[in-house]
Amino acid sequence: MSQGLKYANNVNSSGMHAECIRNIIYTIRRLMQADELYSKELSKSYNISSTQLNCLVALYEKGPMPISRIAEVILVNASTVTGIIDRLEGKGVVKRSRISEDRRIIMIELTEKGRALAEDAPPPIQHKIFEGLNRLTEEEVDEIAEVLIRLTHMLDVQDIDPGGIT
Amino acid sequence: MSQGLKYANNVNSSGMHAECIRNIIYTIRRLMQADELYSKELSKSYNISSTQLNCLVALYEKGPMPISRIAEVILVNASTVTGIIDRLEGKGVVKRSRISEDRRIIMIELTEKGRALAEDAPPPIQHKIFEGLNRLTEEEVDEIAEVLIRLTHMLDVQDIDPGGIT
DNA sequence: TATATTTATTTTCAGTTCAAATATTATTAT
DNA sequence: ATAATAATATTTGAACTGAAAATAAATATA
Repeated sequence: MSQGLKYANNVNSSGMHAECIRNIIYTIRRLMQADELYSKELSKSYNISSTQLNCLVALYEKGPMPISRIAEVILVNASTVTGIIDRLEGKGVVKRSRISEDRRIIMIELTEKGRALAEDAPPPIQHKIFEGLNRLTEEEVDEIAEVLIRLTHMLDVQDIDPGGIT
Repeated sequence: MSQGLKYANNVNSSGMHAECIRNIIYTIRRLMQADELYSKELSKSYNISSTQLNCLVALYEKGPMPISRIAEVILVNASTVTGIIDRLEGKGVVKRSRISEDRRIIMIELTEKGRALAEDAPPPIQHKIFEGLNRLTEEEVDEIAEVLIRLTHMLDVQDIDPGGIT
């Protein structure tokens, strides 16, 4: 039995709000692209990417952390963080140190230069969203949160441990 | 005057629904990660990535298109599409041809194999969202759409030409 | 016609992403 | 204590991403 592009047909022919649904999907993609574009923009004007900045901010706000913790907080794979830290270390804004008893753990901390950069850094893209949301009422924010949660449920990602939220 | 991490302080100390806002930002990141993870999963089990599948579906639904049009439809940079098409061509599911009068234009069309794959392809991640949304009432869908539009406005991406929506 | 500009695609580049395989160090079981 | 297992970080590999530069072709201008 073919799984086929039945869904493609659905997309074309199903219920009356199909177009509205397509718009939603499209908007989600635009949300993702906005993040990428902003990252490129940051790289050009500030020589730091979006993820690198997220990482920097996380370290500034929460203090020194091992790679694995950073991965949880910024929600990327640990192997990705290794590369990010390599580049931040190359810029001299972060340093690795083995201060823990457990010598498997590499603690990442900001250097002086890193702290200075953090204190004079451009806002990460989240800030734009934050500013926008901050102007809304609590009810409106709740509504948005609910909608997004519903979307993640649809993608079966609702059970991820929310790392650095607390 | 330092732009600094004022926003970081804001994040920590501002209005009462700050945590809720953080949750929203976090959820958006999860939405994006879900897409990446699904893409890797597709690659493993079907040997086709998420973007490649989007491209395939677009060609199946809309017929042959030049690179630049595909870029608009799936909302990525044209140079990205070049790579995608390279890989799809490598799999033999797509072919380039210069059928247009204007010889700058490279028309991309599905091969027989490509059409067969499209007809028996796994659903792209959008389908999960589509199925989920399709179960909701029109009012609920409208509400979600409105929320997302509001988010894109916050990111100043509201003025992108909606390529393949029509 | 020759030159300049515009348009479509590709190449190059640097970065991000995750999974899987690989150390390295710790812990647990025998 | 030794061997097996687990945890932490890194390397490797393949793909995606967009900007900028390079090509190639078409069109406008002088």
